[in-house]
Amino acid sequence: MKQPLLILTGPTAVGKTALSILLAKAVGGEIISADSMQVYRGMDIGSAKIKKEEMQGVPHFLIDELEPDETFHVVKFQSLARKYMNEIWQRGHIPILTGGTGFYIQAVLYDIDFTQSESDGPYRAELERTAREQGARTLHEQLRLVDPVSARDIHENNVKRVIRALEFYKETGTPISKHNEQERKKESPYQFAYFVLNDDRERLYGRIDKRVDKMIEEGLLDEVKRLKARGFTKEMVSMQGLGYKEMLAFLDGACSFEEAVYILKRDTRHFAKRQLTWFKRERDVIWIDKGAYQYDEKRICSAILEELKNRGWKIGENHEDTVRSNV
RNA sequence: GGAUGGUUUCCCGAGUGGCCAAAGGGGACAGACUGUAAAUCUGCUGGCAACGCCUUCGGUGGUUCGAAUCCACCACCAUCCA
Repeated sequence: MKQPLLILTGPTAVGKTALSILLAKAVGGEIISADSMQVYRGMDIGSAKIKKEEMQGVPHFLIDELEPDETFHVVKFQSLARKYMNEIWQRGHIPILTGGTGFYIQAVLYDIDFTQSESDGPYRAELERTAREQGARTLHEQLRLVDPVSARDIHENNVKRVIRALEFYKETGTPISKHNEQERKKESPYQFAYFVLNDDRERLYGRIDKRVDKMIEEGLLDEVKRLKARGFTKEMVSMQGLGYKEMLAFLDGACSFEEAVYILKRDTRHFAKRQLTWFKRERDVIWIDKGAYQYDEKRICSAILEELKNRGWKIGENHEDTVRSNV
């Protein structure tokens, strides 16, 4: 029997966090954060991390697990998430994957296989140099020779993905396009329900602007100053997060504070749009329009529970029962 | 009251007689994504019955085969002189 897995996601600033707590309490869930920035310790304000008291006793995982100079990526996320899910099931609870990183969610939900290749530092460096010195097209030509399908699908300017495709081929001897094609066909090994919380674009953008203002008030700049003082630089994955790279640019004198804030708001809006694009093409997604529930968290939560019941999930008063019947 | 500079497509901004529905940037919108994903990258942006036609470059009128580009007047903005 498939293990249950709840997913609650949506674009940044829609209000996932508050809802996730309600939902966790309603179904006896524990939360695994699917967020590429909230894993980092010391990055609280900019990543809009949930506060201890907001958790209301609901266990959270993959929050504050790494130092900002550690690299984090899907593969790490996937293996850690898997580990935590197993533990949660063993406790007789339901894991709730919450967060805005669609790629991470996909990796766990469809159990995408990443194990075939190791990242090859020297080879990457060589490819990066080729791109830099001879141009993106030259690199893309190299890909065309070994993996014409990927060459067709990946734009030559997208150097990162061209490099990954070349690296994959070198490591495994098979084109990444072939691997991807197989992975795409996978069915999820879980009994899952994938909810995407959404709102009118205009409202969402308004919330983003407001949230950035609030982050500034709460001391985002100081937070970034502290991180900078500890030696964390813009080259690190963590410091490429929204809020961090902009404040760092200001601190390095690359732009004025006003410009930094403007760019942060704009790029956060762009990010939200990209998230939405991602969720739109994910299969088996259940969209929840906040407006349809008068922006009332409790109503949204009830609607989610209702939907779960319709799908045959047994959500009872007794959480232990709930899980047992699902398992 | 006078002098000069300006008014361009959602915004900024280039364009000084035909190759201009108008460079470039921004925003908006749409999309891709399978080991950096809060990353990286792409497309699109006057209208339409669309290899063509129509409307557009402050307004009106004029010069010209032809005007965003030249002329006249008007309106507004900016700076300077009264």
